[in-house]
Amino acid sequence: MNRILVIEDEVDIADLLALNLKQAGFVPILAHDGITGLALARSGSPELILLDLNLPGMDGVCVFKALRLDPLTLRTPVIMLTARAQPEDRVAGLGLGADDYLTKPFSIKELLLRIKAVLKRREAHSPRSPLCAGPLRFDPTALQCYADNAPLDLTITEYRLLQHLCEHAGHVCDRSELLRSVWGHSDDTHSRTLDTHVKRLRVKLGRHARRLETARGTGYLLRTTPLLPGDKSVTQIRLPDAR
Amino acid sequence: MNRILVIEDEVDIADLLALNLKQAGFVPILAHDGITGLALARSGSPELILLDLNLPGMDGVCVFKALRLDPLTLRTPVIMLTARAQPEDRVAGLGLGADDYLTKPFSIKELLLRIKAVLKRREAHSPRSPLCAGPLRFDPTALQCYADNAPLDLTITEYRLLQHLCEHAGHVCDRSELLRSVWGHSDDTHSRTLDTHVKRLRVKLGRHARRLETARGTGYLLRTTPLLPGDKSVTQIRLPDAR
DNA sequence: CTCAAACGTGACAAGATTGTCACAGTGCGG
DNA sequence: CCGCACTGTGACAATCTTGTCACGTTTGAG
Repeated sequence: MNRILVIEDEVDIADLLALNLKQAGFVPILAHDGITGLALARSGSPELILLDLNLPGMDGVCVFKALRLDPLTLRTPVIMLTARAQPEDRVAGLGLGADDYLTKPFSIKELLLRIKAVLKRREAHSPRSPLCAGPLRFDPTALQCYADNAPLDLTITEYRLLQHLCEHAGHVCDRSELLRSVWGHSDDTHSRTLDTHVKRLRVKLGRHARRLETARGTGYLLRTTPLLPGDKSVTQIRLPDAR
Repeated sequence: MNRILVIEDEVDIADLLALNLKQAGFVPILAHDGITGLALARSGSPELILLDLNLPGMDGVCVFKALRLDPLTLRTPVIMLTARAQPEDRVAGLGLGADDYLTKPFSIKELLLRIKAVLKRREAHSPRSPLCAGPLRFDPTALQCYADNAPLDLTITEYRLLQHLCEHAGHVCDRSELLRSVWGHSDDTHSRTLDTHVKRLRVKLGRHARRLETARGTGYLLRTTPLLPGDKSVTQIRLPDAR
């Protein structure tokens, strides 16, 4: 269902691309000049943009810069296409912040491969693809945390505490670190404030409460690994197995 | 000041890379096997990792998967290096989510170019590089908004409202859209709730209050362009004086 | 100019949030 | 087993947050 915007003035090439994109399961949107391309980038919300640099009228580089100025298209990945094979073009393209760069003639196979790689990267790193740790998922735009895709009703302090723990999932966060990160101060280490909020988090985490483990004498730790009933191998960190 | 972790078992190549990285202004960290590499990736917080795929003991692909499993290294960009030039390797590497891929022998110049491109991309798209709109900047990790780098003391509702406006900076957001995005419902269009929160936002925005413009009959709009005293170009309304 | 619709504003009360405290429970070294 | 240091818990009050309302102001069409 991924929409891909193709900004390419040569109709033959554009049609060829559209055909292949369609076959690969994408939904192509075609624009034959820069202005149309910009408009469609905004209104069509494509997941990715293929941008020819040799455009009539508005130059491809200008189109690219315009895309990066508009908050709506700022984060849409762009793959540049060009007939010019000079290394300095390549430098210019990548230097501007394009996500990839292909010189014509290119194989459709390679293009599709690179499209998939860019989309995969984007999915893994995009701010819209939220922080994940085990069954927990954060949506920073909605300021919402999900456990097993069910929204958790967290207060803002709980959200920040859990977010910090998730960002360091599998690693012990000591009390002063949490106090500094969530409350903005590192004194007051003997207050029971942190403990109380951990308790509240555990209540809201329900069946995942056991993942929020106590590192006695140090701080707290969020486990992302499966919970094994008899597992006592806590506090110290094992390198994650690559399965 | 960027640290770059080089995981490469051939000492000669590693040293050569280290030298060139140092000359280019990076701080190289060397690891000659996968396990050491994983440990240094975690403890050294490198900005980028160069990963040889032909490692003794733990295979490069395993190292990569382990890097992607650990929340601390999950978002660190990885450039893969390999002697194998087979396209299927390229597919495998990019398919796994590597940020780039080079086959030996490669030119140091090209490597440095690609490193810079990846870092630039990362900086532009990283969740840690916050949403920006004019003088406003969001830090989703700290849930903090800054105006001219001075932190704004926003409540969570104000934060979400301003975030939505920033994400669509320069475009009018109509009332129902804002109500849906921030409050989760689209009825109640005639309530004064939204207006009240806009008012509170304007107070806290201080001298930038005029950027939060009213689109009469529609909704609100955040301007990112410089405010020109005599500018009458938009759906503009008179705004409270910035004192 | 007149008027109705739309927006701005100050005040307020209900409700949510949060830090603190006292005390109970737990793990650990000796 | 004992005692100590550390953590868990429930209750509570101070504070913050937020939606609503009444009323004043502005806008733009006729």
